[in-house]
This record gives sequence, C-alpha cells and structure tokens, in this order.
Amino acid sequence: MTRSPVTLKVLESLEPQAITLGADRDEVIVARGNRAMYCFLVVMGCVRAVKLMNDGRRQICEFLLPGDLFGWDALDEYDFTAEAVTPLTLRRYIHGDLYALADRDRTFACWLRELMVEKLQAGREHTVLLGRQAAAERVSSFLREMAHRMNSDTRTLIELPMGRADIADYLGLTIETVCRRLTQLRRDGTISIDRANVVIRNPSALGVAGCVIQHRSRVLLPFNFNAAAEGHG
Amino acid sequence: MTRSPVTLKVLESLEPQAITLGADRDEVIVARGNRAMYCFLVVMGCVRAVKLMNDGRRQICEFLLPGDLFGWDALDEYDFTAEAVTPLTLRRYIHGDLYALADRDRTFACWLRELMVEKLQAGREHTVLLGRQAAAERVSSFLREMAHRMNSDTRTLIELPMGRADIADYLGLTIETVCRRLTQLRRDGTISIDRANVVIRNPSALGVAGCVIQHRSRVLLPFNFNAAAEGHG
DNA sequence: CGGACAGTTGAGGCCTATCAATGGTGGTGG
DNA sequence: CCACCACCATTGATAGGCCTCAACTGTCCG
Repeated sequence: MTRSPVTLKVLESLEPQAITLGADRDEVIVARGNRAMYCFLVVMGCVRAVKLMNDGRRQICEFLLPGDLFGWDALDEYDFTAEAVTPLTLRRYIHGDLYALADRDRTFACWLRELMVEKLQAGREHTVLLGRQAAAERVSSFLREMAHRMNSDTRTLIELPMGRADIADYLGLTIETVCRRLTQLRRDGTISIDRANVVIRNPSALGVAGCVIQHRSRVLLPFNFNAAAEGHG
Repeated sequence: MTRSPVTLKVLESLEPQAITLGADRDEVIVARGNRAMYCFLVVMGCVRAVKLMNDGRRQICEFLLPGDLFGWDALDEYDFTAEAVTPLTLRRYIHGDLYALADRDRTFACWLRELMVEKLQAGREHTVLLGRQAAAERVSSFLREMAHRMNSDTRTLIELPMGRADIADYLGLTIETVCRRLTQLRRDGTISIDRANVVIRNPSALGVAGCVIQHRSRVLLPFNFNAAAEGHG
C-alpha cells in the first residue's frame, strides 16, 4: 500500500522534533488513558481507533490511512486506543508542538481547524450509518468509503487492509453479517471479492441513501519514506 | 435553564455584533446545505442537530442545551439541520467573527480547540452507544447523560425537553422501543417517569458497561529513519 | 502433513421494528 | 363547563433482521 510521495509541508517545521517509528500488526500505538504526549502521522499501513467496553465489546471509530494524523484530538489523555491493522510506518510528533505551532502560525491554525471540523463531520456521517442504516447499506457505504479513500478510481482493485472482524467492529455488525452482505453483493454482480481484494463492478448499485464520508484534509507526506519503510517489513 | 456564564464571558468581545433571537417549537434554525454565516449560543430551550436521509430516516446527532454553542463546526455550509425542540432563546454571532477572534486571542483559540476536542470525544462515545449497546443500555446511557447535563444532581426531578420520537432518533431506536425500555426501568424501580418528568431512584442501576482503560503492551522503539528524514530537511 | 487462523455458510433464537389499538393530556370551541 | 379533537405515549401481536452457535473451507507456515 504505497502512495505517491506527495509534497506538502504542513508539518515541516515540526520535523526536527519528530521521529519515525515502525510497528507490527496488532501492536498498540497509544492506549486509552495514556497521557497524550505525541501525535502520529500514518506514513504507511493502516491504524484503527478503537473503543473497548469492559465486557469486551469493541467499536472501531475510525480507520487511519497514509497521510492521516491521529492522537492530536486529546486534551490530556487519549480517549481511544490506536492499534496497527497492518505493519506500520509512523512519523511521531510532540503533541504540544502541534498547538504551539498553531499559536504562532495562522495558516497552520486554520489548517488544524479544518481538520477538526472535517473529523466532526465524518463522525456525524458515521453516526447516521450506525443509527439508521441496515447491514447491507453499512457494508455498501464502507466499500464506497474505502474505494474513495484508497484509490479514488472505481472499477479498480481495492486491497482492504483490515480483516472482517475490524470491518464488523467499524460497522456495528458481526463478522458473519459482514460476510453474508459481501457475498450477496458478489452474487448480485455488484462487486468481485476474494479475501481482501475487492473490485467494484457496478458502482451505482453501491449507492445508498445518505452521504459519503469525506476525508479531505489529509496531510500530504513531507518526505518519501517508502524506501526506508520497505526495510522494516 | 439559564445561559452558562462561562460561555458568555468567552464570547464577550463578540457581543456587539450579536443579536438575540427567539424561535418556536420545531422551527428550523439552520438547514443542512445553507451557507454557514452564523453560529448560535443556546440561551434558553433545547435544540436538536438532525441529519436526514433522503427516504426520510432521521438521526439526531446531538442535543444542544443552554450554554451550548452550535453552527461553528462548519467550513462553508452546515452539514446538519438545527431545529427547536422547545421554544427557544438564542444568541446569534457571526460565524467568521469566531475564527477572527481565535486568530487574535490565544485564550479564545485555546477554548475553541478544547470545545472541538470535547465534541469529537462526545461523538465517539455516541458511536459506541449506537454501534455496540443494546436498547436498554442506550436508554440508560441517555438518562444518565441528560441527568448529568441538566441537573448534575441525581435523585432529583429531570424534565426532559424532548419527546419520545427525538429520543428514539438520538438513540437509533424506534419510539416504541424507547417506551418499552423506559417502562421496564420504571417497573424495576430504577426510575419514576411521567411523560417528560423523570426521577432517577436508583442511579447505580443505570450504570452501564463503560470503556476500558487499556495499557500499552510494549514500548514503541524508535525506528532510525531520522537520518533519512533530516537529509531532506 | 498438520495446525492455526481467517473467511464462509447454515440453522435457530432473540431482539427490535412494524403494524395496530388503546390510553392520556392539552387545547379549542360550543 | 364540558365535549371534542389532535397529539403523544403506551401496550400488544407479529414479523423480520441480525446475532449466536456451529461446522466447514481455504490459506499460510511450521
């Protein structure tokens, strides 16, 4: 899952204090309740933002993909746990530095505000999905969201980074229900699917009532980490 | 139900540009898709933040009570519709003024950031409720939330400003299911309820499974890509 | 080859939605 | 003052969708 090394430098002035990290699959990056000292940019791989109930029920609030920032939306402690869905490369920044930068750089403050607002709006779309959509609609919405975020071209292959259990916990369903809905979409000819590989064959059939979750405020990667990241795998 | 003095003080320098508005029950304050020119402080009454699907399904993302601000979390257009749950008194501010103030007043910028983060975190809690809690837990959570927000003293009378339909659309349930769960809580002796009036008789019985604080399994070791990163600095 | 793991499929039960009827309350006008 | 109506809340009966439990398949890796 490599992305074309795009050039933007929103976080450029934070780079001197930043370090690059690797993480294995299922590794915990930050845990709920930990003091929020850092925030992270996903360079390569996929992260899940998890909330756990004390009887073991799990809800994934968000998937973070390359270019996404997480951990900044904490006042004192993280309110969710972030885990590696896939092997990761992360760029780690000092949490306080982000806000210090916002204080002195008006452009950055504006960018940060936009990021927050977009997250709030994406959260509301997810709320509608969980509160008012049936299982089939949730799975369709999920596929559209991932197609949009990972590739932006329909009718091309998407390689889902997460397993069925993660999809289920993101959509408020069970693994079995996710499987059955995916199978139905395959039988309808809407998609082709083999494990993690999905091809959307009939995009209009995935269109459901409601709006797409939009993630516009992506951090464009400041550097090309791809070469270094391959050494970690 | 009086205006929160904290919020008032923070917005003090915006008061000259502000006006006070009234609204009747069910009146639309701002509509999804409208240009976001204003934001509002609830002075008296209750507002619902609504998202509608094009087949009529409705999800309430949030209830706004006196002291709450809404409409600021928009970039260009409002992404939800705000309607009066009860007759309202609102204080209306210019949307752009809020961010102009944030630009020149560091304290206000900090306050606004905290507000955003709290909204994000509240949204995630709501996500867990919708994704992973059963109907009885949702209703219990709702009562605890309202008790906390409206009164903060348990064992005292709460007068719910919204009807069963609004509660249902907030909790991702139907009116009938909300009724049945409330009736069950009354029969269990957990609450007394008569229409909008609720008394919590057994607060501990309303306690539901919360979220776990998770501890990090192992320390993340820095990946030594620093040299590569600094090379581009 | 076997064991672990992820994904798929099937059978059955439970919970919530749906449809329907009743009860209660507030407002209006006779 | 009361009859009437509209609206909201409650309760009941039934159906359906998703969850649970279980078995099976396929893949990866030792």
